[in-house]
Amino acid sequence: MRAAAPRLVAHLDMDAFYASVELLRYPELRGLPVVIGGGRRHQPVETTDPRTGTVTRTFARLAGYAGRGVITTATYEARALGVGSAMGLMKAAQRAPQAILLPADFDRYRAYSRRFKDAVRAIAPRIEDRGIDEIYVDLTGVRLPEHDADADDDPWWRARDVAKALKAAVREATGLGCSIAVAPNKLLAKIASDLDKPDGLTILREADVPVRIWPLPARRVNGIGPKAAAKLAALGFGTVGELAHADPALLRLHFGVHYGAWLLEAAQGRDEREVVTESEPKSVSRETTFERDLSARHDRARLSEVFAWLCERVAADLARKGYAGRTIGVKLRFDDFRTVTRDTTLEAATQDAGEILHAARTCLRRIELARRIRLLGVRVGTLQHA
DNA sequence: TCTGGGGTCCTAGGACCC
DNA sequence: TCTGGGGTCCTAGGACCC
Repeated sequence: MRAAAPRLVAHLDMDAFYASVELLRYPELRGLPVVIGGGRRHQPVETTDPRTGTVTRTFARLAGYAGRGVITTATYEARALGVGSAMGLMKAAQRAPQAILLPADFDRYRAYSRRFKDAVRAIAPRIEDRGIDEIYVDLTGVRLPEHDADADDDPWWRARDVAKALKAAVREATGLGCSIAVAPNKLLAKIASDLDKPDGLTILREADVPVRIWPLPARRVNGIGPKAAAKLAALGFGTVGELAHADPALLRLHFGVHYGAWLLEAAQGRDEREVVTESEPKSVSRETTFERDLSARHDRARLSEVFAWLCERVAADLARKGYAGRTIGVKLRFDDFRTVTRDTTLEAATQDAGEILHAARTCLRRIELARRIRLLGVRVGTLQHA
């Protein structure tokens, strides 16, 4: 009798996804520091020599960028200059003025996203979407054609072969590289896929946790964000290993029963969550940050215009996806970065822009507009199929 | 020169109902 | 006169993730 097959979960993360997609169409940028972010304005400019027909592209540089954009993705060459995801472009321009700046082209990234996911699905059909550039893959029981169905070989070795095949299939389908880790669960696979980037392949067994996971900063655990990490640090828990040996009562005291218990489990590398192959959206929203903060009094016309436009876009998104929702909400961020939300629940679900606008207006009226407004957003939740 | 846009999940209090 | 629990829905805010 053979032993029960261990659960094998892979996490696949595309390397510098948006930037890598851009390098496919602008190969002349390979090897250069490139960042993706900001608005539509800094589109590359193409000029064609009328005599030779040669096309030359001129790219925007980070230097001189003025605005509120942030970096969504940076190439590894740009990261080496000290800039990276979520950094304001103004700050990035100080650090890496020579870096090339490209606007994001989400339609294009979504197309590549579909391609790499389809390529993975063809080999291992049980995948969980984790956004545009990463997925979990359940590799339990997955075999390649060359794997003998009867052979009692090591499932971990089979998983390594499958992971290699996935990487090859993704490259074949997209021309892009990715990093994959295989582990006993999602939590460990997620941490491990980051250990060997880019183009990585990591196999992490339970026995490897003390050596490979415990030395890492606690922040590397998916679910420990900046707030929790700072609190943990203040309690003397800097690494995952230190957290793994913490007193459960102390964690409960500072983080609550649920999160406290989870922190300990996570640090010990335990995670029973299944790979979820199907899910329904819970909400659809649109929001925008203004180039300059707007005054409720002086910029009333502009605000109304944007407000109606956001409602129309949300309605269009709902229609395209085939949903209607009952809960209509608004979100405001003021110049001091304070964020407030208001929502209201309708009798019946809607996907109509006019109805959404009407409900959103009633929400907006419940907010005191004493400060200038930085961001305005509209959301529809409690979705059902239209 | 601060800090995007699209999401999910959790908590907590109050209303309301049984 | 005083006093139950449990369950669900709604709303607001916040942490976190990609």
